[in-house]
Amino acid sequence: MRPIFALVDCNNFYASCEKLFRPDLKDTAVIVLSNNDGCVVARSKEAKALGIKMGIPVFKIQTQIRRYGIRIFSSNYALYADISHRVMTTLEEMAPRVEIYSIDEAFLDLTGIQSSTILVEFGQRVRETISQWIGITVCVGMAPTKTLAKLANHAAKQYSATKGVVDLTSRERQRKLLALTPVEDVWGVGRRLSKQLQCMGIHSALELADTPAKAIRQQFSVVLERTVRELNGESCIEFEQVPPTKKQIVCSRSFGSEVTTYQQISAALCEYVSRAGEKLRKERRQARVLTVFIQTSPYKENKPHYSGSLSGELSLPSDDTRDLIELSIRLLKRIWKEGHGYVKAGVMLSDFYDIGTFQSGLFDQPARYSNSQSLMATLDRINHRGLGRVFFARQSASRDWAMKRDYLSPAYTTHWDHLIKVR
DNA sequence: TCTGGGGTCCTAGGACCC
DNA sequence: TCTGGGGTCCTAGGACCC
Repeated sequence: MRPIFALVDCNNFYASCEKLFRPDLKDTAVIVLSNNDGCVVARSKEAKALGIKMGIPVFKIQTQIRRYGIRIFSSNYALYADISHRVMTTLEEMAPRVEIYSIDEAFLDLTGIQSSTILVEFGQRVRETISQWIGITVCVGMAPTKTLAKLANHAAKQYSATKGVVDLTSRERQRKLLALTPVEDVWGVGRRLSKQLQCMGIHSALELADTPAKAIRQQFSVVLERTVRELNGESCIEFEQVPPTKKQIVCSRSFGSEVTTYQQISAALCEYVSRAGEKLRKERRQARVLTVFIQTSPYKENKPHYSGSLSGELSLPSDDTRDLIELSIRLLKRIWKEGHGYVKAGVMLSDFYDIGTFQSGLFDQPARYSNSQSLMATLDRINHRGLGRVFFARQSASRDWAMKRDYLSPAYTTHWDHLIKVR
């Protein structure tokens, strides 16, 4: 049977979350900044209308912010994750199969629904329910492939006459919309590819769809070939209800200000390693390879840029933060260079195994800690419950490297002290 | 002054094997 | 003088996504 995908996507998600508990900001332009208050990562529709570009460093738009009274927020992931969870559980109540694709998007499997009227009615119902229950506006696009569903969603956002729902199951409607869509708006076509395609005279999504898939494969790769097939209604990207297991875990962050001492950077690094360890245990996996990296700013023209990174292997895969910290410090010592002002550091875990499945060699050392599983589980439980944080000694140096979050909103839905008060 | 973080997949090229 | 062919594995780098 021909599949039908629906893509549900929250409008201006982070900005909408910030407005949710602030009715006074209803018609105000709102932007949300990346970690460290660096770049613009979300804009309300009013901010978009003012021409604020996605990804622009905030210091470059200070004049507009002042002139138009744009309200700024630091990223508040506790809030966004909780609102996202509400949206996703609502979708799971409404549709048989849901693939959570990102914090603000999900694919629904609607295969089997033949009638366009029923599809559109369903889309409207999703929209109304989420708006009523959670207060977030979503758009819905429906089509026989994921790439076309993305396109349908895009159209639902762009054209108000659609009332936020577009059914793109008919071939004629597909071709009509493809002709109106610039090639760079196609899912899977980024800046580089769209430039190359334009050089070849391919400007619209329809022109890409009408290029023979074989030729695209020869000149580019199977990835773009799949996109071409998907644009023509041939589903190549499958529905994934269960998220695939992770292959790597990264924890990295820019510092609030330049870091120059080894003590600071090692404390920051241990903090990131601890977070990475938590994520690893949540996945119920153990890692054998760990990579550490430290960087100076690439934007400073008068100073030499330094970027050091080094990987190392544990003798046995581990999910014990003590093992991970020890290895990361060994690696850090080898890439640390005195005299630089560092702006970013991070750690990456890879080469994962299920707990206890690694085949160790005859001469390998046995695991170093016998209390590992129970200690880590206890640590995670305490830190998760928010009963006060427990951490390793190396993390405890002063946190003067911590990121900037000057415009943070309250954790309205996840912290008792931040709950909204109604008088 | 001030430029995010966390992922995935694919390809080319080198090392190595028989 | 003549110097193969086919395969795997690994890594770095590039491209994309949100």
